[in-house]
Amino acid sequence: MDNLSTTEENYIKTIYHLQQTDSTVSTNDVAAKLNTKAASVTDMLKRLNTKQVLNYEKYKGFSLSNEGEKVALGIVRKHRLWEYFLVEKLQFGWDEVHAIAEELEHITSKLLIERLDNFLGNPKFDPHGDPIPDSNGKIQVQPQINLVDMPIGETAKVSAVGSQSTELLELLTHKNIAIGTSITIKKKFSFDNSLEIETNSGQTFTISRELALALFVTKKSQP
Amino acid sequence: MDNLSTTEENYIKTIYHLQQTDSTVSTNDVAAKLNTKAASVTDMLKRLNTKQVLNYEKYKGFSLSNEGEKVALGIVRKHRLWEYFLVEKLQFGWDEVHAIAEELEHITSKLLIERLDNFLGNPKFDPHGDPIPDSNGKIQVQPQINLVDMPIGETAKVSAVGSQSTELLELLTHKNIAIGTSITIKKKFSFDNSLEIETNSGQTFTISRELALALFVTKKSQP
DNA sequence: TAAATATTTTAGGCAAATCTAAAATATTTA
DNA sequence: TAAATATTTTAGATTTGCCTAAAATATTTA
Repeated sequence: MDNLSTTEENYIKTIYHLQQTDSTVSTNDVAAKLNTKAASVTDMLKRLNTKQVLNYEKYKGFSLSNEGEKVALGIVRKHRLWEYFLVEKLQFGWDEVHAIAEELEHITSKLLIERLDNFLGNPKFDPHGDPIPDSNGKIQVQPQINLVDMPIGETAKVSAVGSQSTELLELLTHKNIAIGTSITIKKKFSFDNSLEIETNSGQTFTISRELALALFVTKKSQP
Repeated sequence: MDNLSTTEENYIKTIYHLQQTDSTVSTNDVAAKLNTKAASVTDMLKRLNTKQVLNYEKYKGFSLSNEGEKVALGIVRKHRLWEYFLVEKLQFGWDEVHAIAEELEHITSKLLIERLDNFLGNPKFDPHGDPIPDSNGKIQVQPQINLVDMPIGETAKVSAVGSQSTELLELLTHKNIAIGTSITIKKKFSFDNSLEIETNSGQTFTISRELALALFVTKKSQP
């Protein structure tokens, strides 16, 4: 399935991402994500169903077919490689790259993306810490946990953030926390659920529960 | 004028390129270049006219407005910068990059293209030797002449080729001629209009009139 | 210059992607 | 479980971009 419009690709990608978090995905969910109306989504679901990338039964629900998932992973791969390029080579901040990558991810050349991958040194994770699927669609799964679920005394590396807002970036920059920063949990305060942490740069300070909820960590493994 | 679709941009770019060579541009010319029909072109001319990028009078003709020319130069800038990127950073051959750049040239971010320009070292000419407009749309004009018009004894640098066909590339590769190669005219044979030339690598050989017609040179200046 | 030819435009239609309003179906709750 | 509510789908329009066939205008040539 290769003859897909940019719009069709965007629907497939959106459904893919929604499926990752929610167990079931509704017409309304898709409409909300894409800033469109439920009726438009229904139209598209029917088109994607005939194109075999979706299993769809009216009024019953829908999910990506294997083919559809492959398409989605291809788009995600392109998106994340371009994000990596923008941050590593063009000095963009990680909070600036999403919109640009949304456009670049629809460039069709297969050869281009393989050459880009090589040029970038075959990165496994994008600037937000999200894994980059390989050319076969395989994703290197990281056992990620939320910072609030880390036991006292343990150390882990920040591997992803729960939001990509400028506000969060501002706070993290100020606290000197980035993807790759090692964090050790020193104390948990039950009064306000704040956490005292120590980073690999030696600083010790407390962070709010809100901030901790936005941080995901891995015990070992990747950058 | 910023809210232009990819299709509209392609029409503007095509009209721009046709205007560069032909003194007048016809509806049929545009249709031929874009592989479409004259009626479709007329539809688009009317749209572009209301969008102020075109001066159009029915049955009389049309040309880009100042605004339209600015748009065209912006697209050409993006196209050539991306071609430069593909050849210099991703190891593509100059005959492979056109189709990919046709897609990349429609990515909208202004900041992206300025950062890309810096990343590439602000190149002034693309891999085919064509000038890259600056961010204000200014083109560095090279006084280019055709190789057949060079007088005997003079030396100049290959700055552009008249075609981007794979066949031409094959021949040039075999003869060791590339953008930047210095060529001195040694002799002209009136029998078949072939030329004996010497290149900066010291080789001396003859080339056909057909090949000479495909080569453009500059006396001094740029790479 | 008038007729023949070529070019351009209009008229009317089609497909993709979207919308609003109304109808059909599912789910919730009293 | 039946009524109320929420969700999803259909029906019918709209816009963009393209098409064919026919009409209008320009250009060429006899």
